[in-house]
Amino acid sequence: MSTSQLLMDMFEAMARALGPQHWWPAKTPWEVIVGAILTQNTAWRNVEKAITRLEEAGALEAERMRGLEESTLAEYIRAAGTYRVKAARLKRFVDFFYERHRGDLEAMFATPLRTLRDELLSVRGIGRETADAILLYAGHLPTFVVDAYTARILRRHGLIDEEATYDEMQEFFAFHLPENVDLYNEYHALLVQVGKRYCRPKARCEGCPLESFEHDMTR
DNA sequence: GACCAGGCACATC
DNA sequence: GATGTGCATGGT
Repeated sequence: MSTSQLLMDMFEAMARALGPQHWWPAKTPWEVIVGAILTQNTAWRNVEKAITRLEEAGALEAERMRGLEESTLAEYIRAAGTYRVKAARLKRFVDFFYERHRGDLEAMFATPLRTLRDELLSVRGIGRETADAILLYAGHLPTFVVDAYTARILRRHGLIDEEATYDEMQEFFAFHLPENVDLYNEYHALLVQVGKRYCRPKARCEGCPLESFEHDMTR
């Protein structure tokens, strides 16, 4: 069987077992961006608290966030953890957004994908996963999001090298899957759910939708 | 009380 | 290039 077929079979198995994931859980593209930064190494539950706090403060909007003191912003997002670091990251992103794209989301996402990805990566505090999450879930641009769960699942199923880098894993999906935003969206969301529920470190694979696929849970 | 969560930057070797 | 560490809250 081809790797492409295998990846699609795995997708179908996860989709059947878990259903539609409805990512990204946000009302606006700007909220996606804020959430992408806040969720770095953080449980989504705590990100929701921070987002709610921002909303209550009327700060969940680029222009309003721009006018906030960094220390004030930090207090609003405290529940998301590493809050001083993240307040600085949000501020830097807002600056970039206005200086480079005049605060225009539509214009920003009209930038060619590779160019925009490089721009995002040049903002301190925006790494590969955050950049790709912004591009895919806020901009609806076809870039695959890789994360720790994705890496573990790919490794356990022997699909990639143990030491594959982020970019190598992303290229793996880009090479073997059709370039489709909706597919990328759902695929990543499903991998995260499977990772959380079944593919934890040292955990067994019982009940995992991917259990019937060749795997080695010791990895 | 340890461990983890939808990472990233920076120092050091 | 690889490895180690700080950031920090809140749930299990």
